Amino acid sequence: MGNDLSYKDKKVITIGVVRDLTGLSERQIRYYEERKLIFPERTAGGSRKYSFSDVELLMKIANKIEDGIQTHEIRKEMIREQKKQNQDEMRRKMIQGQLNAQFGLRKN
Amino acid sequence: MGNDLSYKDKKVITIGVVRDLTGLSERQIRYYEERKLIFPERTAGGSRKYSFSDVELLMKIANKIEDGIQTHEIRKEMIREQKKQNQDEMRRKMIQGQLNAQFGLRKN
DNA sequence: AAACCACGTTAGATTATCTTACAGGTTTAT
DNA sequence: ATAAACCTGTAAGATAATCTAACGTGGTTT
Repeated sequence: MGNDLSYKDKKVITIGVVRDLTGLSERQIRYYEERKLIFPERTAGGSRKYSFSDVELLMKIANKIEDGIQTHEIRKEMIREQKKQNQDEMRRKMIQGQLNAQFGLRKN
Repeated sequence: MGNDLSYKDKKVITIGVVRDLTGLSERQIRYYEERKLIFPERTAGGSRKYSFSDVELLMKIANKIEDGIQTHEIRKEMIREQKKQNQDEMRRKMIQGQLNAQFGLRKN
């Protein structure tokens, strides 16, 4: 069951590159973090590191902002989506568990 | 025919992160560039930017170095491999071309 | 012995990023 | 309609990250 945390999710991109990839200003990128829309990691020295997923997310955020949606609202939407995804995940695991109980499947 | 230049090949990683990902020293990473084994891009200001593919390649290089193979040799190997890959690619395209000529397939 | 290899290390300069703060035009709430 | 909150620009000063160039060195190779 390989959730490898693939390249797409590895936090390796500095803010300057994210700026270039997204067209956003560094100010904006940091602000969206302040509003809890995005969660970069940090280097030992304190520099932010983003993933490609983060970059994609930032572009979605930028679109919504352009549509006049506030960070506040965007955050709510994101939480809603996450909740739904977690539920789906749960259901999936539940069913898998039932199957394993019934038929005793091995884990590799 | 989507050669998207996917995430894996996008040059977005700074040398410090590459150092952390590979365990190599920055000196080594720059040296392998000097020996033409690796080809980072640059930011406007002159900082090197690597891709995940580059990171993988660097780890392969590191292994060969450990086995006592010289950069000189490694470079030759790499050129050999590339040549072969280009040939394969060519053949593939040739055959595709033949098929298109015979059966007139559309391109989308 | 001379030259080359694969680095380590240092120095100094430059680029990149960080936080904090103030400012200001817009939108939202009271 | 005033106040408050929103979103962003900009500036200052500090720190982190990267750059090039150079010297040194133990271990091969020629």
